[in-house]
Amino acid sequence: MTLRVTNTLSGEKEVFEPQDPDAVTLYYCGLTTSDPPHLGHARGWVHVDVMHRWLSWLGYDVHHVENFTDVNEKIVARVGEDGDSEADVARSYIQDVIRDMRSLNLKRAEVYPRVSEHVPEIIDLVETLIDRGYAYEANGSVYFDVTEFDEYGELSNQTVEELDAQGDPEERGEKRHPQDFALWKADGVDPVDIEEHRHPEAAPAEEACETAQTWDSPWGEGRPGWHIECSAMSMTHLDETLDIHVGGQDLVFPHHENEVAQSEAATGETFANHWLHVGLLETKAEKMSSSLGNFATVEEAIAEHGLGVVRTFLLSTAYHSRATYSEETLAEAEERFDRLQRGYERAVEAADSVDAATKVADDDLREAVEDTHRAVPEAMNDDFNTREALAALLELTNAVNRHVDERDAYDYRGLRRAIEAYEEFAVDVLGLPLGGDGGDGGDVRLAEELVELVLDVRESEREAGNYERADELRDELDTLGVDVEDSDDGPTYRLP
RNA sequence: GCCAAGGUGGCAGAGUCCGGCCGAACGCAGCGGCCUGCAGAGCCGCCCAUCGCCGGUUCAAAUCCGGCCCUUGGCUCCA
Repeated sequence: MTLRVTNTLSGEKEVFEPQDPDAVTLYYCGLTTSDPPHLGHARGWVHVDVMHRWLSWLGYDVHHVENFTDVNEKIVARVGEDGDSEADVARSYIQDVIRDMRSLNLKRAEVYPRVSEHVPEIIDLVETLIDRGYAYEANGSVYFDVTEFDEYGELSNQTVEELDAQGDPEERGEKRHPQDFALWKADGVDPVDIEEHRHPEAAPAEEACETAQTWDSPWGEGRPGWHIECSAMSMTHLDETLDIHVGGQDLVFPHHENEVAQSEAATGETFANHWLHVGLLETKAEKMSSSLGNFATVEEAIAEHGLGVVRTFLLSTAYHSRATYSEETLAEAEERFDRLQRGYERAVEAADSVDAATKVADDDLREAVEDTHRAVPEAMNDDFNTREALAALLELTNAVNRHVDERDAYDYRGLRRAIEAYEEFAVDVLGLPLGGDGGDGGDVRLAEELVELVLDVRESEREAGNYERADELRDELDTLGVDVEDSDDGPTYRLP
């Protein structure tokens, strides 16, 4: 069984072939740390996380790198709000990103490089480009000359001529060609450049710009351009040729296009063999983005719905498709995740109960487990189709429910295998928290004891026929977020 | 305008690469039944799809080819 992935470069689904048969290099364009991370960012992270997990499952040693762009005009524009300098603001948002990544249960990348720590490598790369005739200096800035790179436009399917036709030729300024892009920018940040990104409560533009970082270079004081960092950092921490480069759909042009140009011009090697782009998260008919202000932050979403629901929501749409965020789609994800989790819990409880027998065999259940082992890898190998993988796990859930409902004695071995399938695929591959309580520890234990106490009281009321009082207690618990369900074996409950 | 990605049931969303297992998955919502003191959960069954439009290829098309319409994204702020 082979993994196939959709490559933006060819526009086709192709067989994935790493350079080293045992290892994979995976680079993900992380975000500019100038705003709180929102669910759109989480969508990218979670899908890359699942790619990482799946590649590991397939037996590859995964070398995964994700960058933070901590040098950028947009960050300078926030000075005064979340920090007193560009570096401060970046640090503050990097902290948020790390916090959110942890709460999303992401596998760690090998390295999270930052632009501010890679300026020497960036300068080296720019010098190489100048030496090789692909870049030129102008008034202390350095630009990439797109006419020198024949393949420019291949990733986004455009030609330099087409691009020129769209642009305003007067915008050229000190560049030789309108499509040329900055590798190095002379001096600090000009207040006019941050005006459009500033919030009303931010520091005056001039003051903010004074905190912008600059570095010495062969061309004088300056700052790295936006695109060069990813080339420099991926080469530093991985290799000149990446197996997989992932990023948001919105980065195809110009960011990724420019990465290809500057990297391949510098090394003469293919920059990335497989380009994967994550579709954008949209609300109604609009993408979710910091600049539009229509986003839900990762922190809020997890606080409100929980990790399992958020991940289920994000994985319920294949990574390459656009996804819709709304109350309804999130509510649906909640139902899907709850159903999965209940199925898992029922399987565990049945397997642990005294009614579990070693000599009972339910062929339907066992077949369903087999199907899961066939269907999930098939789905994941088909361009990381997480939606299909989830569907397969939901089918397993149906079989578990049927078995527990219909049988008096439980098929211990079948249940054991079902539990293992949940743990292998739902927990390990999709990263869903099926069993855990989220790690709250002692508080949960106390809460459990208190809920059980209330339920004991309620049972006495029920036995006495005081259903009105019993329902009141159940309603009270419900308003606290505790779901109570009665069954033949007594009440069960779930904490919020 | 140029480039790209899409248009599948009330919603959401797979399937399209490699045409037939698709009389279209999983799920949500809705309806009926079982279970239940009630509710929930669960189970069984049902309802809702001329797969954007038109034409072509084929024994056979959601899937391939051509044309058209529409939507969204990108076009140097963006995951």
